[in-house]
Amino acid sequence: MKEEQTLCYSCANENCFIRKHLHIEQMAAYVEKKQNVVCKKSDQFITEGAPLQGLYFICSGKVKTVKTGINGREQIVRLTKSGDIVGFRGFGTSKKYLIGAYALEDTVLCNFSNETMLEILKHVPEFTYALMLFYADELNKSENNIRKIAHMNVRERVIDLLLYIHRKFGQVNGVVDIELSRKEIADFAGTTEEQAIRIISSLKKETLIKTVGKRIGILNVSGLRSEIMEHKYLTV
DNA sequence: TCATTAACTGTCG
DNA sequence: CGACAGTTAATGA
Repeated sequence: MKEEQTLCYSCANENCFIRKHLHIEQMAAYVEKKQNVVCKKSDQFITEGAPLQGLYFICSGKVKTVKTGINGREQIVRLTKSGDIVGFRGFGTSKKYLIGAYALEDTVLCNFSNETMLEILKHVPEFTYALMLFYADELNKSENNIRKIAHMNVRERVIDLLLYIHRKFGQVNGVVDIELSRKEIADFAGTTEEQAIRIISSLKKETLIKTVGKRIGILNVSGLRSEIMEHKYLTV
């Protein structure tokens, strides 16, 4: 994990929250203050229990954020890709931010300190408003997640995850464009690695999905979706 | 070649 | 459904 500086104005990431507001003159001064963090695969750049140093915007790559339970089991809270924001829950408070974040592949992050963020929020209302909409949307998703965990069984949660990564990361050459270990799938679905493996292999037998190494390809989206239809809400 | 890791299977409580 | 034991295949020092 090292730090260097790249310029927002030459950035290729069209989805970036910062980049969308670059046309506003006031942004220029703040954009110069960001720090770039370059992570290799499986590097941890946010430690559970450590105070947060501002907001991270994913420039390129993919990231998982996790919470560790008492028995040492991890719960994956979110999966994020370029253009997404990491660390927004702990922003603005002096409290410890009890979440960890790991790079799932080589990724580049843009880190804005708490001070810089505060300045932007105070002086660039367009940005502040957009961020507020983002928070509202995230809150909505997280409420859906609560219902999901409460009402879905393990098989349904794994299916839900598969549909989610299929929609969010897309499929390349017939497999979903994100590399998750079976353990990580289990951590997201709130189960153990063995259970996740079993469900994956039975879905494979039913030709709803296929596997290529650790990669997973979705063969029958509507077939999978019909299994969790009664829960209406899908992971967004 | 040996050691390590991850995917997978069987079985029990 | 979770926990544990054990097998297999791939990878790499």
